[in-house]
Amino acid sequence: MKLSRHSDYALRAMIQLASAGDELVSIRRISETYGISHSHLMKIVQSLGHAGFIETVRGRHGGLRLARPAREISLGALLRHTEGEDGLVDCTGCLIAPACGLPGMLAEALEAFLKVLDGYRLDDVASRSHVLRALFDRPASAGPGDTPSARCDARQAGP
Amino acid sequence: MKLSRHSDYALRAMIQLASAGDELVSIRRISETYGISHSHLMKIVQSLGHAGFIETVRGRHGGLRLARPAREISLGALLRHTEGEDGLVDCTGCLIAPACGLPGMLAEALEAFLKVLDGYRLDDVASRSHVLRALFDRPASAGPGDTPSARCDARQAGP
DNA sequence: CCTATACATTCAAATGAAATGCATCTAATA
DNA sequence: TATTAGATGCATTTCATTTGAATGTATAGG
Repeated sequence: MKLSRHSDYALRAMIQLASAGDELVSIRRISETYGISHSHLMKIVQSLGHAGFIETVRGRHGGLRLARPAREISLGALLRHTEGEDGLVDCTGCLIAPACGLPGMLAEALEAFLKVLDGYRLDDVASRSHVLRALFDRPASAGPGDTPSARCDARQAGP
Repeated sequence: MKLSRHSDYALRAMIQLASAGDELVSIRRISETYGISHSHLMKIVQSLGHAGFIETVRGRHGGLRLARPAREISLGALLRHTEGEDGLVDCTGCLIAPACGLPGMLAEALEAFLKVLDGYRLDDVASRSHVLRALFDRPASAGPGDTPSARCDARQAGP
């Protein structure tokens, strides 16, 4: 069971925005911070905008900022949006669907999952906000044309 | 957020075995019940066997049966096995990993999810066991060479 | 104005994990 | 000993996700 990269990137973007306070941060900046696709992030950001989590500012010195204070944005609300609300299984066409109690149980479990995350806010994630701020402030790569030594693309969580 | 098909099929197989009591059911039978890949199901079944959820009997009238009564097998235990226990996100190489509290929160939420499912047993799934039994007893397709009218392969849960 | 920058939107292509199919082996029974 | 059924490994296919590229729209600065 894994969160989609969509959710992953949305979370990361929101964390960076939370860390930036009310300053605008560009999509490109965020994509370079994490070494992720600019295009993909753009779509995610757009979706976050439509959902009212962030404000987007076009034009020359445009960028993104949180629509509400980090303290008022729960991880549960965020994930409910990025993961969509369709069930964990698809029973379409399954022979035993009419007599199967599984979907209800899974829905209940999912709700418990989200309930825990409803209790955490965006600003709780930055356990050490100083460190976080410092990480964001240093540019992602040392300079233009330099080798991005610390790419951020793997996908596997150690124990 | 979706369960993998691996988990999905494992669950379905276990439900059919639970419904069969102590009778042996062949992998082919199960694959035909749900219209799913025989090969894939075989690997899933094998994994369930290694984990001690089912007993496999080779040879002519071989097949599968639950290793323990359905009442003693919880959905939580089953999913812990089929979904693996690595976290919901992979932070390898992520710039902010050292200052990010997210993994812990997600782990806590996942635990809450599984806790709910620990409270449900395999025999709870068959909310109407009579219906279920009837569904399993009728052959999946009307006859050899017949068109399997109700294939079970879609993947999308309606609202 | 006009240009550069940054978000908005759409479509096509690549990627990679999951699922499937096939071939071969081992075990058990009639 | 022939047939059935699970065990295992490898090659292939499928499909969703992700990425890339092209184009449009809005804003700031000269």
